Formats: sequence, structure tokens, C-alpha cells
Amino acid sequence: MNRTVIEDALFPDCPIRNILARISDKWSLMVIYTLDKSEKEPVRFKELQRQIPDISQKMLTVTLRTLEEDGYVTRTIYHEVPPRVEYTLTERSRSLLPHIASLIGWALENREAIIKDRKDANRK
Amino acid sequence: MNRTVIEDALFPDCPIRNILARISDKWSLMVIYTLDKSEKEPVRFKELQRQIPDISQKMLTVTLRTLEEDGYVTRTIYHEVPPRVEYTLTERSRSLLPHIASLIGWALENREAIIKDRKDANRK
DNA sequence: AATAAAGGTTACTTTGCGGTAACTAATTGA
DNA sequence: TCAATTAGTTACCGCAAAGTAACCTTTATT
Repeated sequence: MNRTVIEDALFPDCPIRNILARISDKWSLMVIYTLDKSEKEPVRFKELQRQIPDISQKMLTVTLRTLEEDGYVTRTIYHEVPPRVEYTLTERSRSLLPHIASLIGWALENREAIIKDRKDANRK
Repeated sequence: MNRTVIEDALFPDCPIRNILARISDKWSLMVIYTLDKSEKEPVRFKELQRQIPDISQKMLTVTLRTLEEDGYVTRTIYHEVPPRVEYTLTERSRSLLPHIASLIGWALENREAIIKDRKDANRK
């Protein structure tokens, strides 16, 4: 990755910006990580809700649908009553996860310094 | 980085989420990459505007101020007329850039497949 | 006397993300 | 007969992010 490639990749309304925007919303990464936790075991909708207690039902649905559209999760419907719908991560999200992890790692290393800087800036 | 750390790092309203949210807004990465392009040469406000033509003056100001608050850029004022204000990246953003680059690299590798999936999903 | 220059600020408006609450389906158990 | 269960959908609302346009400052130039 050289700088020229990156530069081109971020021009206004480019697909890269678009792709990253869709996973940097409020809930996508949280959902992906929750699914990842289960080690390839499919997870039901209700179980996701239990593990992410502060997400609303609507946003869980919307987030899962968007993730499915972009090929990050698969959705399997079982026609039972009450309904059973199971979600699993695709290979695509598994290949994404290390990159996210490296970002989070960076944030963990730098968070104290950043929060301090932020305070100093607002003190003046 | 194991999964437990990542999990903890994403709990609701945690500082990590907060830090990442502030650089995943509409303009921050674009500004950081534009500054990076100049190879440690300070860049003036007007020059940033020229290189990011679709950003509004207000949003360029707001973005730069936020980046300064969090220690990603330094802002140097020269009391001349007309005014001169120069921006440079800090070591902090230079240490962040490789992680972003790896994400963008991933997006480049996967973009065609993702866009295809998205089309297929909407065709049905 | 008017204009341009750089780097903003301000007020106002628009957009869209996300939250809330109510409603649905079909079946089982009390 | 009623409630509970799962996995949603729908309509409505609020807030914050972002866009637009006008205005400001001081000095040099025409």
C-alpha cells in the first residue's frame, strides 16, 4: 500500500469510503464481534439482542440486513413456530476482523494520551 | 489482541468507540491523508481546501479543530495579513496511518465482490 | 473608493441516523 | 381464553452532523 493508492481510494463518493462508512456506523462492528465470539456456531436473533442489551430491535434488524447485503453475515430462516433465524459470519468478515483488531489495538494504546489532550484543549 | 480485549473495548460508550467515532466521520481521514501527502511540509488552510474541493469551509474548520483537540494535527498561526495558518500531522497520526492503510487495502481487495453482493441482494 | 486576499465565524436550514412504541404472525402451554 | 414466544415491521419523533450563505478582519493593490 503506497500513498497514491490510498489517495485514489478516498476520492469523494468512492466505493472505499462507501464500504468503510457502512461498517463504521453505530452497531455493525459490535454485531460482527458478537457473532465472532460464538466460534462459527450460528447465533439466533434473540441471542444477539441478549448479548447487546442496549441495541433496539429495529437497529439490530437494520444492521443485520445491511451486513447481509454486503456479504458479512449469512441469514438462515427455519420455518418453525416461534420462528428461528440464525446468523453466522462469512469468510469476508473473518478476513476483515484482524484489520479492525489492529485499529482497536492502536486506540487502546493511545486512548489515555488522546483523552488527556482533549481535556487540555478544553481547559484553555 | 485477543477477542476478550476487543470485546471489552467495544462496550457501549467506551473510550475506544469514542476515539474511533471521531476519526470515522465524513472528513477526518481525508484531511489526514491530504496532510500526509505533503511529506511533513506544513500545509495552509487554503491549500487543504484546494486539495479537497468538495469540503465546505465550515467543515474544514470544524474537522481541523477536532483533529487538533485529539492531537492528530498541530496548528500554527502566523500573524500576517492576510493570515497564514499552517497544519501538520503529529506523530500520533503517523502511527495511526498504517492501521488505516491496512483497512483501506482490505477494502480495495474486497470492493468488487462487496458491490456485486450488494447488487445481487437488491435485484431480488 | 473598491476589490482581493486568507482564515475564519455565525445563523439558519437540511439530512439522516437512530430511538420508541405499537402492531403483526403462528403456535404452544397454562 | 389468555399469555408467551420469536423475529420481525411500521409510523413517528428527535437530535446531531453537515451544508449554505452571509459576514468579519486587516492590509495591499488598482
